[in-house]
Amino acid sequence: MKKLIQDVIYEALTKLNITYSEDIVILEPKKKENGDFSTNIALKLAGILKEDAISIADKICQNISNDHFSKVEVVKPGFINFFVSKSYLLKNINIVLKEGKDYGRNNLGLGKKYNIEFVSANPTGILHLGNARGGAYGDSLSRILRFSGYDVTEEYYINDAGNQVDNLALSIIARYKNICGIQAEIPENGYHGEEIITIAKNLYDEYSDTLLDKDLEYFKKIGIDILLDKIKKVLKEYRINYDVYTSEKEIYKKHPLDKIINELTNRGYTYKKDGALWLKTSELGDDKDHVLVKNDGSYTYLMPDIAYHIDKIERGYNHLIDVFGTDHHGYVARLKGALKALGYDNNILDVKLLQLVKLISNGQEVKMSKRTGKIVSLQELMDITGINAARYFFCMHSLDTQMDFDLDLATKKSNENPVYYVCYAYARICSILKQNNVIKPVEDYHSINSEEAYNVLEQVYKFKEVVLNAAKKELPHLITNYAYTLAEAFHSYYSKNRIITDNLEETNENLNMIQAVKVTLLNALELIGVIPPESM
RNA sequence: GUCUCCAUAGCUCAGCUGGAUAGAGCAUACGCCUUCUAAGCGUACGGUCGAGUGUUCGAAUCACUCUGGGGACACCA
Repeated sequence: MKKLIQDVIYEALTKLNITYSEDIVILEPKKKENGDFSTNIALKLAGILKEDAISIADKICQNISNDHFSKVEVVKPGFINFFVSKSYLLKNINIVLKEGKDYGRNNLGLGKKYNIEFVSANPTGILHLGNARGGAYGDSLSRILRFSGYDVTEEYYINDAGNQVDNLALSIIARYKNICGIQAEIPENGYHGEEIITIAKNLYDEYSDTLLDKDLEYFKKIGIDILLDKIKKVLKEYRINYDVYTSEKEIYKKHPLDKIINELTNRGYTYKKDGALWLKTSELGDDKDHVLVKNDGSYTYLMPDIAYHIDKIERGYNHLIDVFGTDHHGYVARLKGALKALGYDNNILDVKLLQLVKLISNGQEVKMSKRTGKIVSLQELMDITGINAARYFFCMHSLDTQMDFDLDLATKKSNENPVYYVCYAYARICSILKQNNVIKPVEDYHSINSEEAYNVLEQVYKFKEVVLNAAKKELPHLITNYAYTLAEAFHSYYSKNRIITDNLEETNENLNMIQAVKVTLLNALELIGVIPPESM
């Protein structure tokens, strides 16, 4: 619709012999009396043409004719307001019903290949609330982009090499030895979680103490396999289905790190100092240089990550999105710098930083400690609040709010939790439709005329714009807010109007309408991974 | 110290192409169930948009400065 209005205005401007090079801005006024859409074009032109804004607006207005609007008006100080006609909204009901699961789709991303990497937690423990937030964001964004025509790959990067997994193996060994009655300490950077003890215990139950002579690699493999498997299961339950899992080990094979180092050196971006090899990231947009090869000859974490991103670029994506915790923000300039050094356009990579989640219980912040292994896991969260609530909750806020997660509130399962509000609207619709399963198609709608009904239809209509906007800005929470607004409009309509009446024709029209609301609500919730129940 | 995110109602947050009288939910107070699910609807109360300066027809929104908070500044990942 916005595009249509822009076209209509361009047409009017052409007729008036006015040239305007910038984009015509179409606004959605907060106040209903200011129309469904609005433009400030006359105000902008007033400055350029040195003419009164109202009279410019009048002239434009006179050259607009379009049957999509019931009214186009000029208002001080020079806005032109567009009112979408009611008949258009009514016609939209049948469009929704016809398109069904596809209603709201657009082709903004046609021909664009995107890779979205998120969560990518090390297989050294269980998933925590930060992963839950990143997961909800990454997956919802993927769904929105797919709905907008993008070719999206959802990817998980497995750090199955390096120090972290060594420490994992050492931690398991220490626990295992303890169970066998041998004194052993968890290494300094080891893992203290409950799940490590469980792994050791299971090993003992199955093999008794016969594994004491096994080497690090053995325990490493077992630890990674078990923990990664668990992570995958939890994420699947959380309704995330990855297209690709990429292993760090495999990346080493495909992209030998020494080759990358040679390339960087040939391009003059490395130097030796204190026995280590440094990357001149300070010349590439970072504030300091970073080590690539330590003085003991081993690589820093930056090396495999560079290789990994080269791999993604070479797979032919137009755009890479990484979702990280804000604690990794220093890493962004380094990685981008390295890509630039290798001759890639580093704008291909967009890193989304999510602010950390603060856990609240009894009105107090719960400090999460990796040391004691006392964290609230994604699994626990889903058990407590349900998957719908968890996904909805994380998709309510933009990524850069340092959101509080109130465990008590989430546990309550009360109406304070907005997911129930939205689901309730859906359940109400289903309930009515179940009782009246014969719905006949309607050619022309005549009997829908309440104000509340048109509020609902306006929201249904706006879904397309909302999806487009959410995809463009890569903000899933716009969908969440929308679902709430649609539910609100429906609840309001429901409480003031009878859907099933003595009049068969009227009832049938109403049923078509709420069926359209059902489709729209379901499509919206699908985009954020929420599956509303048919009855509550 | 450097980098980065944040600051909007008592609380949690929207407000992201600069627009019209800054919005929701929760909390508080008061109404509404003989009728399709009251997990609902409605009314009221509630704001110096952290402070200041600038940009312009117009700033919560953009720029700069300051204040206060989160996070990051490893030859850990």
